[in-house]
Amino acid sequence: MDGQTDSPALDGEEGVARKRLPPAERRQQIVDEAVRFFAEVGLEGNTRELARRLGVTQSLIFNYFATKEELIEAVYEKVYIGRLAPDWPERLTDRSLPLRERLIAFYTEYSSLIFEREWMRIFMFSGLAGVSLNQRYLEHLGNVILRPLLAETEALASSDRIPRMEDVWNLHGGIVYIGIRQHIYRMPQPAKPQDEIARAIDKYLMYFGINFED
Amino acid sequence: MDGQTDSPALDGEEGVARKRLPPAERRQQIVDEAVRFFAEVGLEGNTRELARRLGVTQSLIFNYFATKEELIEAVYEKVYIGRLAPDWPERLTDRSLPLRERLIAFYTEYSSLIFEREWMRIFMFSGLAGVSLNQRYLEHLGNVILRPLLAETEALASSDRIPRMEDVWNLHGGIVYIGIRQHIYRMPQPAKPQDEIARAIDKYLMYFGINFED
DNA sequence: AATACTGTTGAGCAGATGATCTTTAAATGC
DNA sequence: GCATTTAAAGATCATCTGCTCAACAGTATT
Repeated sequence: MDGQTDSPALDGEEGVARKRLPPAERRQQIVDEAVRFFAEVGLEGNTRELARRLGVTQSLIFNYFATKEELIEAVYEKVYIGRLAPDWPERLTDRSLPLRERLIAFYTEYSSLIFEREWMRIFMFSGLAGVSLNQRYLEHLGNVILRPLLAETEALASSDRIPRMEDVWNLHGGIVYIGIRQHIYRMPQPAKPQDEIARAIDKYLMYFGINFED
Repeated sequence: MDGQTDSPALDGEEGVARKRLPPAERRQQIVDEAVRFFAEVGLEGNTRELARRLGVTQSLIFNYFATKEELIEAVYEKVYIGRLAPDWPERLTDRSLPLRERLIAFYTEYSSLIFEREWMRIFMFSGLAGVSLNQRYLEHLGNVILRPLLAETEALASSDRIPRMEDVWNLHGGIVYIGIRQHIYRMPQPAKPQDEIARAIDKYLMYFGINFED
């Protein structure tokens, strides 16, 4: 290879600053691009291509992250953090509102956070890789959101069917699958995802004989 | 590196035949192991490790497949083929049986085919990689299974809710998500997946006011 | 304007990886 | 028993990839 150097791709794609950013800013810039990049190509994406997209040299990345693994950790942190708002458990159990309303509010908000290509794909990549953060997230979700939700369902159920955790997971899975189809399998998005969420919720409530006004 | 050679790992793991298999047999052996291997580590798994698991040299793989890409194609073929039995469309539309029975029969059979670690993971890996086979599979599933299923639902629906394709995808997604949780996220498997499938189906039918005996 | 500081580059190493090619040896036919 | 065929091994190449380090150059301070 003739003098192939990792020069910073004097691009033209980004007319922005070229050199000498404050470390904190540069670091964040790298993480931001890494999220996009790894979400697109997977966590094995190479650092040279990432550097090219940033318009910097590959070695610069290693000034901010000792290893690629450390960069990936930073990506996880950025992507996983704040995905589960801490006030949902109490809002989901606020019985002054009908359960349907609470559910719709939660899943409207939650889906706007997770039906996002970068999150969906990095979550799936890390899941396949067996990253423990992924499992911990799901356990947390189960304990903090779905379990209380089961309790709410039990409190209102009027049919003779006893709600189980698996029923809540089924509700959840059916909704999440909308995002999976769209962002992992790249199928067309439903016209009004909100409507589909509402229908999934109604289906769930109806199964346990819960009146929509409760 | 000192004489590091890709010797066939005189293992002891498999007491089986060591050398000179008929080409067809060897080829199949390689594909079989490649399915397991790639399902575990992803499609970027390297050929040396694969060869090590097979107890052969790495170069042997390239006697049977010109490129790694060609091997992956063979893996796809093996995994995707026969995953959708051709007689399901007619069995799903056989109105001499109650719809619930048909749905349960279908999803019992279908889930036994797809709730399998290798299939689930390779399907997800190829989906993330944007392999067209994946999208074609889902389109096919939509056209050949889910669309007829929508027609059956419409024919029996007694509530004022009009069934849509999205409702069928929601049913489907909720069921498939059981396998995703288990094989992609490695969460514990539900005690009786069959029961969960039946409940998901009942929830679906009930939403459209379909009597379970119809 | 000279100096010190430090963000960034450029060159390159070591090991990994897909792929090639020559050599070895097991099976088959005579 | 010998020759032929060909599956498999062994060696090696070219390239890729994470990572290191010395040299360079923008910026701020005096």
